Amino acid sequence: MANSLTMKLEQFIRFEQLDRQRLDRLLSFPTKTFARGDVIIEEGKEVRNIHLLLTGLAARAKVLADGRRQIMAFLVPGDLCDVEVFVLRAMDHNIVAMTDTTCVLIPAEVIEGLLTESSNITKALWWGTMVDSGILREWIIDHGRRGAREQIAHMFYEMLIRHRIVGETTDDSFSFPITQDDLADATGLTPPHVNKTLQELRAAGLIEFKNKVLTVLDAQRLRNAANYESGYLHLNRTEKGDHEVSERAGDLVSAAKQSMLGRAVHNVTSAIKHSR
Amino acid sequence: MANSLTMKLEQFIRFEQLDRQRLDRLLSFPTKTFARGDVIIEEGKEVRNIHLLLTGLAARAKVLADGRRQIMAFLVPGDLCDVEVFVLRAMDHNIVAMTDTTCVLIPAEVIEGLLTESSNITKALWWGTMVDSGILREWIIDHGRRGAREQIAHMFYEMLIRHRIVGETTDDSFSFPITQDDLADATGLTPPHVNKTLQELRAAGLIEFKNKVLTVLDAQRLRNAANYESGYLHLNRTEKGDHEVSERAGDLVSAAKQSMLGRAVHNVTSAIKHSR
DNA sequence: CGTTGACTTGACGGAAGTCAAAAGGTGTGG
DNA sequence: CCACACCTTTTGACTTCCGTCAAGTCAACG
Repeated sequence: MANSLTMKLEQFIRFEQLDRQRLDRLLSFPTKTFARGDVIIEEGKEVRNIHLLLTGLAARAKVLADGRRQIMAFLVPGDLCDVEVFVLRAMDHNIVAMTDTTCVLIPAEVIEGLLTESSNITKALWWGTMVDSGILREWIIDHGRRGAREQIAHMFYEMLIRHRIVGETTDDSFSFPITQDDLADATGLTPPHVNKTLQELRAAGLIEFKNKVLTVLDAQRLRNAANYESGYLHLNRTEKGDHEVSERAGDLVSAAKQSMLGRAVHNVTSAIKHSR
Repeated sequence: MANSLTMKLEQFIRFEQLDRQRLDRLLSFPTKTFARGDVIIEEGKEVRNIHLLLTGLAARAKVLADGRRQIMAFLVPGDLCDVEVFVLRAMDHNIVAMTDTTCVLIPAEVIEGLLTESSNITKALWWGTMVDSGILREWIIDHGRRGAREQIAHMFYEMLIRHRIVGETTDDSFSFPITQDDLADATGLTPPHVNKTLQELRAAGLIEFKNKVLTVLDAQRLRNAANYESGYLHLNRTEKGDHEVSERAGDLVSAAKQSMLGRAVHNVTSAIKHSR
């Protein structure tokens, strides 16, 4: 399996071979698997290892005293779960597994070492957190000023792009293992209304969503339905041409597969897959 | 005038005299004033100076193609407007003045110098951006899972705390110079509904809000009405009225870590310098 | 004054919530 | 291989919160 962290960061800056090796080395740290519903990192917990999501889907979520739940972000392969650890005393929200997931647990010192060794990696990681903030702001717009259809379309389109970046799509189709209840918690809507809205999107021929697989049938029209405005993801290298993203992503996949570490990780993850 | 940046950051860590002087020196850079409605920093613009808000109130906002506007954050004295400049090519949103404001324009190199000189300041600034993310996430909860009254109460309570931190309150009363239209754009509601909700809050004896001054009459009950859960502001030292948190910011990161971080930031910032 | 910007009010409509209950899937055990 | 349990999805009737679109008030100000 490719190093999706590298693929993601290379949307910002093209690494030299040495930096790429440094990033590959991260994947050799012990992994931990979680089942759907597991809390990967708990609110209030003090974390020592940085969690890098390798496979699956996770979410940042918070549950209010009366049981209402809000998902505030999705984490896809290549995303770091808890960079705040360097500075903050504790997590202010939970990271939960939306499906079976795998994380690499990287000791904080190792990341710190990276930061001192490579200014490009430092900048790239910093870029990652800035992009995360941009996504949070965009979600606020979603919740505040977009209707249900627009909002769900926007979320789907964003997930499409983010999955493309890390090479997790085939023909605008990707694994998106969430229930409609989860989607309701992410959008701030209710499950029945999510259901109706999904049916509208399906009827409009924009998407297909079954068996936990989301297929975007017409990316351009989905983008329009979402009133999507690119820019907040700060994909320096490309974005507008959605196709460009996927092409490049494909290159990176094959490149990464050639590295020994890449293949080692591939072994691990496929073993996990088969053990289900 | 007090240095509100210092006051804010000291919620995280207690500075030595030298660091405090370093921060004070920032205030001697040229200031710029803006009138209500002015765009302080424009979306897409490449910024060279870091804007530190000294007086007034500003907001992060985005306007959609059809005119809908969403405010995604408020900036109070002591807040930095554009730390993303170090990494990102351009702003992905506007900073607008909600009232007459004053900013100090600090050359990016000066901030970079600070980062290399003082690891405590580095950590504190980093903390600031992490807190900003926490606030964004909390706003998503506001929009997604809180009703109008709850949401406005929450926003008011948060603003109360943030103004207290920088010494901008007297008896839970502070200047909050926004119109109900602005409030609507921040909450995702409509002006008439904001109006009705405000009247409810007033009738309940929770607040007073006139002449651009917000007075919290009963902080505890406002807090309850908001279903406020502390923690996301990460006020290590105190959150008056909240449960005290042990003061141990210094323990968070070891001395070794500090120098590592310092060097890391030095790397990245000098790299940025040269890439310009 | 008259104009402007902000706040207030009300009638009406519509998008989304609530609360069931039924209908599909899927996996497990008998 | 069926049967049952369990989870998800779907459906529908009914409610409510909030939006829409005015019109109207008020205070500040030129």
